Amino acid sequence: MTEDRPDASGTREQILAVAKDLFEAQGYANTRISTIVEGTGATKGALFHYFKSKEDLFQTIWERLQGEMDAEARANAVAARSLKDPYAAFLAGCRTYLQWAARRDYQQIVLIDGPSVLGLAGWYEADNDLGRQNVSAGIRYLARKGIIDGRRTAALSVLVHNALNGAGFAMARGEAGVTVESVLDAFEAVLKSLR
Amino acid sequence: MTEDRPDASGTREQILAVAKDLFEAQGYANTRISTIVEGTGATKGALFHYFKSKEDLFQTIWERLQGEMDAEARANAVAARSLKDPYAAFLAGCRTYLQWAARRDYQQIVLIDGPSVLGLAGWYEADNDLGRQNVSAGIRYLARKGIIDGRRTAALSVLVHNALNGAGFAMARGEAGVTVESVLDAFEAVLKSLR
DNA sequence: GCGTCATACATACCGAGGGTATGTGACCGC
DNA sequence: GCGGTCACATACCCTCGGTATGTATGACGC
Repeated sequence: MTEDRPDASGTREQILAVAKDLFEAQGYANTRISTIVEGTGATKGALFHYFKSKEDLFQTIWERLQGEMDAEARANAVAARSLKDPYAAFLAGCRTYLQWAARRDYQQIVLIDGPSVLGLAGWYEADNDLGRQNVSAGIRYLARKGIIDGRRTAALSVLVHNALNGAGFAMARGEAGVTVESVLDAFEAVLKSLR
Repeated sequence: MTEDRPDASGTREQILAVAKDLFEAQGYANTRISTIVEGTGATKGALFHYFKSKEDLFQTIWERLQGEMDAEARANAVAARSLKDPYAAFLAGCRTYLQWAARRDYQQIVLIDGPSVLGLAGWYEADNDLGRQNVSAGIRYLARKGIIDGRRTAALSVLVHNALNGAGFAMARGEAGVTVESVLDAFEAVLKSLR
């Protein structure tokens, strides 16, 4: 997350775009560097000029995706905070996150290959200040409003965050009975009952 | 899941044992086949005699781990079913699963590398994802008892299963405020409120 | 008791693919 | 107009998963 998104037409940006498509479609391990550079017209030299390894390239894409999701979730959460009902604000944030978790690119890159490539520590470290923090902030917000027990925020944040992640997977697979609406419905029922 | 656990001292079993340790400690991608065979005293020929690829070896270990967890979860679920309180029975199953989700080997092999190596399809192959099946069975059990809304079982199963997975990770990291007890406490509070 | 065949490995080798070392043209400050 | 840096290109290396092949051992029919 150093300097991002320079001129979107440069070689570096092309590499990132092609690599992201391939990582999403075939997964990290099945994507060859030669295939990436073929898709850009450049050569391996260019790729290794901008990224010190395949892993570094992956991480850059990973961070960018997380950043985009984070920005959208934050924006929606702030917008919804003006609503009177605290639930509505929190649910708005969760809906945003859920929609991201249902995206193919987010699933394959962030949720599937992320932990494996970056390692448990790295994944958590980076994920901690993004998706997780959004959920955590929402939970603590509900606690401040006196809606849920303040002593349970840590555990609840973890439970809720991962529940949403997993729901994204299930939705994308078209698993029977699992849609954005049904998940949000169940999710809302659970939250509301916490009162 | 064809024939498992023959004589536990044979070459094949040795390979499985050493490979499991390495996969757990370093992850699938960072584990070299040469390192595995070095640890057994055998050669690559032996390994490829028993397993048709590194991926096949991994999958065998993956299935075995899942099988062990499943056996324990089933045993505990059956035992707890004699309890009068349906919640207690379900929570007993969840506790079992939570403890597995907090184990290093289960995390690295099943939860982290599993999706990446086996692919999204393989991972969610219904009869493979035993963790999911166990949670789902518990949820449907509660629905039959009229405790939760029967129309929400699918979505709830997904939410609960992944909530527990994530909690396992958080616990393993020693994250503040996240322990078996705190998680089960929060979890119980949520479940109870669903009545 | 001998040929046949399968099992259980060992050894040698191959090729793909990630990474590196090095070259080179363009531009830029001075 | 020259040294230096940037943005790549080319050629090469080396690890590592996988394969092809050899071989010792025991079972089994006859």
